Amino acid sequence: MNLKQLSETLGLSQTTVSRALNGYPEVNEETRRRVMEAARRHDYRPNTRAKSLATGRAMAIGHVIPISTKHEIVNPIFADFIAGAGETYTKMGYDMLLSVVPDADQARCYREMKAKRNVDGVILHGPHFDDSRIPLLTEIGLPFIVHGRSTNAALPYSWLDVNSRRAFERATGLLLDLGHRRIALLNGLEHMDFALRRRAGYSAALQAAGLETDPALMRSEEMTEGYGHRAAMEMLRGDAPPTAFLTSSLIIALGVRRAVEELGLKMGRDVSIVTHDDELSYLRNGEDIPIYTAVRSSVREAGRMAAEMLILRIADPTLPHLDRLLEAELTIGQSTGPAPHRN
Amino acid sequence: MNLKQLSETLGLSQTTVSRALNGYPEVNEETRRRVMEAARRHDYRPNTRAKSLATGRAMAIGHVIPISTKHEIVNPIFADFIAGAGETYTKMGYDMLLSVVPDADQARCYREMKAKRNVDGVILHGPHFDDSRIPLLTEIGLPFIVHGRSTNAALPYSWLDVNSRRAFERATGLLLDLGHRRIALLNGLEHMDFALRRRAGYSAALQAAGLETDPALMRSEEMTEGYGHRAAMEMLRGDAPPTAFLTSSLIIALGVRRAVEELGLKMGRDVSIVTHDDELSYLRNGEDIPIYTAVRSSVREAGRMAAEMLILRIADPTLPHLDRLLEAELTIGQSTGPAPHRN
DNA sequence: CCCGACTCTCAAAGCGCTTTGATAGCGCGC
DNA sequence: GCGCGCTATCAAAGCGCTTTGAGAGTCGGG
Repeated sequence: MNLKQLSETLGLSQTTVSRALNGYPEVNEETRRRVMEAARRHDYRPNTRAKSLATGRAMAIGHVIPISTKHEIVNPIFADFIAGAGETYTKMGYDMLLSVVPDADQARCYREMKAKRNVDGVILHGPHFDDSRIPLLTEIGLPFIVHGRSTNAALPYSWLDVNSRRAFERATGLLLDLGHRRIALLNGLEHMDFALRRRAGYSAALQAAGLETDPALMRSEEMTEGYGHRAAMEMLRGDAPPTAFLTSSLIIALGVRRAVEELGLKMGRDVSIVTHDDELSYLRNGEDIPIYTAVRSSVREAGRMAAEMLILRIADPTLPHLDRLLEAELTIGQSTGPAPHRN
Repeated sequence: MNLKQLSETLGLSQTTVSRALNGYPEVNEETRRRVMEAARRHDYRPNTRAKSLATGRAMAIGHVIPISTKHEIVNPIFADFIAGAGETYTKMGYDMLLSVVPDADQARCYREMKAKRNVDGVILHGPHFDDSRIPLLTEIGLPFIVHGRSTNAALPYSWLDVNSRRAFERATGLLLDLGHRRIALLNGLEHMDFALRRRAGYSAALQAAGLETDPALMRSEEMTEGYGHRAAMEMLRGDAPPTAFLTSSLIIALGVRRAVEELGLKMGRDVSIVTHDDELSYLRNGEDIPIYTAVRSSVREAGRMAAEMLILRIADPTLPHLDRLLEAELTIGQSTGPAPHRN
């Protein structure tokens, strides 16, 4: 059933029917009622393609999901972020368009989205310290909002981020308070902006306590379980092993724990772990009581909020840039305890 | 730049330019070259909305992602499945449309996709034993392919699935060969078709060995780490604890392992674990040597193949139904060993 | 009784593409 | 020299919607 057919069955013009359905005031309330009723009965939905051709608005948001060509890894937070954003889109009548592309093709992908006009805006994931996508999107005039920040960006832009620096400063502080002095940092890749901020927080806390950062205790890699395991193994077997680990994701922490146990040590007694936790729905940090002490921030909620901010910007692109900084929550789990005494 | 402008700069009609770009034969090769060149230079891309309005084909595939309202869980395999499917879509010039909807709204969502004409087909995820979405999609005439199967479906449909039954039969057989007699099954929710097949495989292997299935050793829940931990704890602390666990996902296995270690037992010696492994990119079963003995099947690859099959069906909906059964691969890791002797 | 204001409805243009049906130009055979 | 069959191109219609600009009808004030 299309608009023409619907208007014919009603004996009205397409104009009137369209206006009635879209809530224009110049339609008699009785007429509107009839139209609405008929639309419902025939299960009429306007053809999106025709509608967006006519209005010039795609009513869709794009997400470009880069696949790191090196490791073929899909960022595990996508599923939850997208679930959150998707809730907002559904509520606001937007569609979500996903493009899975190799790292290197991202720029082309954004250009195409703009030229093909099938999205009204995009959400930019995983920004780097110096991210070329921000000037690109600004230049081509595609509204966007960044999930995270890009410290080195020359231009203003809209973003939503977690206060990573503060979170890691507090996490480090907690470990220091527990008496730990050799605290390892298993970070994500440090071209990622969040990783730099986390390291800054970690360093600042150490420095405030009068401690030097030790390069031997700092790693930066793609965040996998294997990385956590490997790094922890090496460090714990070394000459001056750390008594605590700070990890940038729950998945890394899983690997650290496996190493700890393989070495016959006990988590929370011999080795403490604090992790960043994105509260992914399928990988919960314990059910009632948290397993790992963690700085937590819900990626799902971030998705919801980022989507709202983007839709706002699309509605009025002349608006000043929006930003929003979320604070992570520090929760104590079973993975931390006082630093073991030297013997 | 749109078609009209492009054709004007070339001094040709829109018809000719359109034909040249779309590879129609009735265009002079020299003209085509000129057109292609100009299109490239001006970075021309046809407006998707206009194109699909004119052709009647959306050039997009829909994925409906249901959110279990009870647990708010996003199926963790989505990210990888979608990454795989997305590769195919990009290659074939299709877009991917995602809809995140509460469980209960799925039917409405499919109806809308059809009525709004913004997808040419959909991929159906996580089919139940008796799945109402299959008759629904058949009735409304939206081409689809099921990732998995639905045993109780009355109508023929196209699908791509892993041979879960065989996989779990072999896994159980392996444990039996190692001397295990009390083998627990931590399955997914058993309205899911795959879970029923896995249980059937497990039961068949036990029966073939002359063993009874023990309801006390069988669980069926949403597949989380906490579930694995809780179930393993209860069973291992029980009167007649199992010596081996068969789990339906790596995430469950993670929980089982945690329980095993908390009880001071050693995985692979005191307790064996075999798991199904979907080879998710961010949760690898070890890097070089697998940690868990597993029946493996790549969800990413399944995504690629399912997308190809769907596009084939869309191209010719009169084609007989396609199906494809993948065999899982059994890999031995460090989580299995001979059954411990009774003492 | 007429005119202006207001309400409701409509026909038609336009969004950017594809596709149909028509046409101009050209070489070739008879 | 004419018609035929090609080849290469074009104008225009149509996809299903929104939106503009106009028109029909009603009502009240002067």
